[in-house]
Amino acid sequence: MRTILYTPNEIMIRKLESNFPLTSEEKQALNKLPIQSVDIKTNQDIVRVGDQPTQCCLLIEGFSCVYKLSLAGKRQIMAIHVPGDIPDLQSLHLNVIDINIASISPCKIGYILHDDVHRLCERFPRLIPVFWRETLVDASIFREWLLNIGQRVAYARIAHLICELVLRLKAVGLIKENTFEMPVTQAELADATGMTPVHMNRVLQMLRAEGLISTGRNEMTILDWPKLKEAGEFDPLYLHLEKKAVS
Amino acid sequence: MRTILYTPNEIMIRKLESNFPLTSEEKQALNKLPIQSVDIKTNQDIVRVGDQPTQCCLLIEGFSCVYKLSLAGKRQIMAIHVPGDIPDLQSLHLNVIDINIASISPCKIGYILHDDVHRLCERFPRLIPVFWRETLVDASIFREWLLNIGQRVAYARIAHLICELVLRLKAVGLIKENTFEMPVTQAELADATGMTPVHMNRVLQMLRAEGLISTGRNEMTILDWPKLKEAGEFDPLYLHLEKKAVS
DNA sequence: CGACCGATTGACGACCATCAAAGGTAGTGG
DNA sequence: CCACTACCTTTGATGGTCGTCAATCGGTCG
Repeated sequence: MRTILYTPNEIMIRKLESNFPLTSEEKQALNKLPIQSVDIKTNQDIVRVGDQPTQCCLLIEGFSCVYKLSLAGKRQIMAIHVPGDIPDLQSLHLNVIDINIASISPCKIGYILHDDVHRLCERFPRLIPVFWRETLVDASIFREWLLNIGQRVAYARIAHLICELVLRLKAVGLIKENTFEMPVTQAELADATGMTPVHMNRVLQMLRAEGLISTGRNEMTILDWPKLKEAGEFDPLYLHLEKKAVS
Repeated sequence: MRTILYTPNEIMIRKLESNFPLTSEEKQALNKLPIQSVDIKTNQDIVRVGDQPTQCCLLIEGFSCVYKLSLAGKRQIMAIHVPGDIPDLQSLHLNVIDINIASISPCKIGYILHDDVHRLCERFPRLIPVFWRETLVDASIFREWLLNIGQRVAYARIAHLICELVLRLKAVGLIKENTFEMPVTQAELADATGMTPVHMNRVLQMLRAEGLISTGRNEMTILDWPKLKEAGEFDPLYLHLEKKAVS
């Protein structure tokens, strides 16, 4: 299991055009965006509630997540990022960050200055909707997670989460076969679906017992995609992917 | 309980500037936006999954909500709108609607053509971040709801939801006293918090028994705001309101 | 006055949380 | 190379929160 690697600008463009076609002119413009990349260890906070950053961060390699803590100390993960995502793109126009972003595997992060984005969008106004759309798709995913956590039983919740991850990884070309890198612990999956690690473990066992998936350390294999989609009531419309990316 | 009324453009501007200050020039520009208003009965779908609208809708009077249905037929409400909200602003840049929007009280809706928005933003580019920010705040609210539904017990969930509604109504000047119009049924509150109407009823009784709120038909009174905030673990940062609006 | 909708109540059970402990696996250092 | 440690996964037992089903009550409207 080797993750396919791209340059920072490549992976960003790849992600952006998985949601909407870009002209070659737009891609050239995006290639000019300065991105400074940094390596991050597992379980490091990258952005914190209350920050007022002057830059965005692009996930280049690895997995990260958005989370918030309740006052009671419970953690809700609201998104799991795959390479190409820009988790705090919102900070372009909201002054104060209201979430935490943390790595959940070793990561490579690219920092993009707000000023650089603004300058680029001034020169190439066609890029504004491109970035805007990115934040809109994020919001759409939050909504689907609300449906998932609010209305589905644990079994369906996990199946749905896995389906989403698979499609988003495929969209940026990081899955070819049915096996993919998945360095997300059961505790993290539990926090992402609003359940406890113990119960997550039990439901994953059910998914394996019924032959829908199999798990190795740091990887997962989809054994029965149709049944997994059915179990998760999965309809990819909300991801707003280009047709070719949707299986 | 009379709701204070504004013209369509007034309420829109009022809402926009509750999140970020607008210059008088920007307000003048926004006043030029053509808005065609329509009356809607209770429980009518305004927008449906799969629609490809060429307009946005602005809520002028009344309450509406965003919801999705699971294949099992369960409904998750993901947002409750107050006047000034533009629930499908996302359709400006996402071609296909992935949610349903429905009235939950008699409403007045204003239709705004996408083309009019685009033209206005071309003439007044300063307005682009204004609308963009609006969609970013919506996303922030979805995230907080994820935390709410995923990690808090029923009692705190409802308290949180009520706190949010109060602040958002205050932000557009629709609450002066502690009593406000609240034509949301317990079944709808239940769907918004991922619980059943029966349990919603019981938890509301607890809130009343402890003197935090009282409810009349179509209205609600906050009896103990500090305790309600505490019960809901409520921190208004995520609403990104201007300071003056946060109590 | 009857129909309808929403609020309320009761009994029962399931899903999932909690607590506690043991088993595996990877990484570290002697 | 092996012991030691840390982290993750797995298992068991128990209980609580909340869902389900059903019926009743109360207010509104035609």
